[in-house]
Amino acid sequence: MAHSTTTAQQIAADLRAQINTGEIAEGARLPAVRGLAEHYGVSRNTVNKAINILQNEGLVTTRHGSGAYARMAYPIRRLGPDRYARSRWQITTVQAHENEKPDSEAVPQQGHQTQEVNLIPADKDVARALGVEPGSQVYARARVMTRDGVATHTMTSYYRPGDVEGTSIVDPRPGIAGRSGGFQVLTDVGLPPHEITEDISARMPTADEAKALEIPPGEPVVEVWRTTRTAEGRVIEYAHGVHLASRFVWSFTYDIPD
Amino acid sequence: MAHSTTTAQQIAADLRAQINTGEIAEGARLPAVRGLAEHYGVSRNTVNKAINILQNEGLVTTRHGSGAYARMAYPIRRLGPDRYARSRWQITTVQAHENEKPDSEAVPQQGHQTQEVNLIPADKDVARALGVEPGSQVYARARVMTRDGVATHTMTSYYRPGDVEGTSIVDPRPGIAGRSGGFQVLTDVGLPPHEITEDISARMPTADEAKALEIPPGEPVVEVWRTTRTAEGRVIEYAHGVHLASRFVWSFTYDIPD
DNA sequence: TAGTGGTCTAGACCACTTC
DNA sequence: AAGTGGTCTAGACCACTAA
Repeated sequence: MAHSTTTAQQIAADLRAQINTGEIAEGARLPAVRGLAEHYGVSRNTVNKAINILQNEGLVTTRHGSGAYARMAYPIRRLGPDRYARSRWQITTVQAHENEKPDSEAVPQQGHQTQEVNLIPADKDVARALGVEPGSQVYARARVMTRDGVATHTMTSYYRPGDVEGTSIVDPRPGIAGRSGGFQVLTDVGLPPHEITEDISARMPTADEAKALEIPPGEPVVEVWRTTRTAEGRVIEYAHGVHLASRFVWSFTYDIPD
Repeated sequence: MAHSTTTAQQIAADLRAQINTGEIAEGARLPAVRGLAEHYGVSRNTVNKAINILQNEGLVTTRHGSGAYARMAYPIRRLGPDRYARSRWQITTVQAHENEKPDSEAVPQQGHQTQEVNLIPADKDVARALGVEPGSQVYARARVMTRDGVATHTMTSYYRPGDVEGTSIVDPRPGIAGRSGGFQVLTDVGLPPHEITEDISARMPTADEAKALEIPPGEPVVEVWRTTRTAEGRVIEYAHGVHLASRFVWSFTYDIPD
């Protein structure tokens, strides 16, 4: 039979319960490792392991030299199709439309921390999506989005060189070509975006991603692959995003097909 | 400055690289802990920690008494709106439509492992979605879906009692009211589903979920909240799903709104 | 400076798998 | 029976934080 739970798991379960019931409040510090070790009559190692378990469950974060803390819930941004709405990126005489969309009930988007544009050889996925030869040159516009000073997601857009050459998309200055700013530029060159396909999945971050985005242990990422097409079905942008899972929810509404 | 990576992290990085380059093939066994400890000149504890890191990254699973193995990639099921298509659940004279949808390029769906129907008090979320008083009784139809004998996701549907009383939805026998079978039943009682909203997010599983679905360490879950409405906008079903992240990708295609 | 988490060791014992 | 991972200990030392 399955052997009973270990001591570390019991301690983890104990602390987990205290967090879930609010006995240990969100953001509050857990008892010190040495104290817990004495309290449970175990070695420090065992308590460390218990806290490690909770860390990998995303319930706890630790601050070296300071303590272990029940993880705070972050404000969640709801991502729906409306975030791509024309009224959000199309340049009109009126510059209005601030916060009347259910899309962004929360804080408005911050500026991009980084924006980097490179001409790179297309890998297999990108080539297939854009309809070019694998290995041929494509533009890659990589951004890291931040909120309140912490990175929340990356987004890398790929374009066929002929589509965007000479436009501000290729201009690495973090200005006009903002989140959906690329759509305005594509419209300007006669390739107005019309349809979007988003493929969404989740996984644990790679070691590189965890480092680059400073992802805490126990935090998954959501991977988004976005294909943007004109009304004629021509793919004009292929984009790849990596989002901190705890900060977003995606919402889609559609009619049941026949 | 940030202190350099620890020995355990270095060993983890080493093994990670071997897995990513294919030097350790998918499904292959890693060297034994005792061997690695000797090879790196460290204690077994340190190697254990390294493997624990990889486990929490989802790269490795361990089998007690057997070894640690590079995790296999599972076949991924692509979930698009087509899985709710009328042709899939509407009872017609012809019983055809097998595998001609791009939706299910993979293996056809297995039967439900469990199907349980209960009358329970609605919690706040369910009550709000169904438009009933919190605490009032609603039907909850809970299912656990399996594939090749392993659980891949749970799905719990909530209904207003008046909508489904006396129908086969309330009949706990795992038969007609299959995945989308509930839609047929709702249609029969004059509440044909027309529009769906899906809210999607990811997180680490709770301890309970990990136990119930036998989720390996390092595997996130994707949480889906589905609201189904009639053409008139009446909510006829509210459903909550918990999916193993590594087995699914969600796909949505829509026109850019104005 | 005192208190905290992080890491590592050497050894022990246990539980499971494989043959 | 031999080999494997899982857990735990007691103690040491290090690195960071906070007062």
